[in-house]
Amino acid sequence: MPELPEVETVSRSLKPFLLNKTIRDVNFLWPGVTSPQSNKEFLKHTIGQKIIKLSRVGKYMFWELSNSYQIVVHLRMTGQFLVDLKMTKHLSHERLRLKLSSGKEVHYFDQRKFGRLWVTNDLTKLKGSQVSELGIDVLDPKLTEKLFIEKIKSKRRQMKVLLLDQTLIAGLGNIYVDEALYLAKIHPLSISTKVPEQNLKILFKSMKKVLKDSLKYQGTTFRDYRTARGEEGGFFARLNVYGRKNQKCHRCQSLISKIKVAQRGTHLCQVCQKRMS
DNA sequence: AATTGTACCTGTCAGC
DNA sequence: TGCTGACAGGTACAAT
Repeated sequence: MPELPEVETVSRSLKPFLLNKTIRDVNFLWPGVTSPQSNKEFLKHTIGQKIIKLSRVGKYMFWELSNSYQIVVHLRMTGQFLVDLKMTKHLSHERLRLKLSSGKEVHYFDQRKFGRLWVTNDLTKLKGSQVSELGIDVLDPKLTEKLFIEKIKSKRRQMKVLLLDQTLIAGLGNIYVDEALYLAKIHPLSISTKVPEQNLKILFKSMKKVLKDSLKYQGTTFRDYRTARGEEGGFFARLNVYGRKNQKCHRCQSLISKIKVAQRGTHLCQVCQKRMS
């Protein structure tokens, strides 16, 4: 589910409920939610602590606590937060509940149980996550065009595989990689070192554009994803390739294909997107 | 060191 | 209708 625009939307929608609130209690409805960390360790560093800052890098959320620890959250495929349970649909998959000093509760749901919440005061020692290896966030202003091109050229790999590698740049997932490559007219199987700089410059702009546009619509919902207020993201109808197999390309009217790249379903226009290998 | 395969889970949907 | 297998937005870790 959640890639950069969705995680950013969740983080923003949680902010008014979490910022400057103290964690009074944590309930584990599925103990594995902190794995491989124990529930006990999670409690030890979170109970009684105030949440003083919320941030995000790539698909990770970070909630800084007043004791210099931070809660690290990854939603993986189906994780979601809800602060208002009018949406009763997901009640059977609740995995964790935070009780706050405001009197409100924040509920964490996760159908597939891949998502995690951890607590740490040293990201490099966090077990169960390679968060300390995380690359620069796609929307970080420090990711300049020049740096992006350097990073792409540093490894000889298929373009889609490279863009999905969170240790290189962080935030793109299966949907937005396909969308960005479509906008830049680059075939996902193109080899990174063979793509001319001119095309990489266009890709750099395309990548940022699709993420920012999606963010305006609070991300893409095609199934589970919701904001913390239970709203759907509105970007689905604006996708060019993802989920549009056998529908017409918006540029050339030929039919969108679906292929496999690195075991992932991959959508593209075989006519518009040029393979460079 | 870098790349690939598999595991983690539950639910849905296409095809028979 | 019911069964089976493939697939789903992600990543960690073992195997090669």
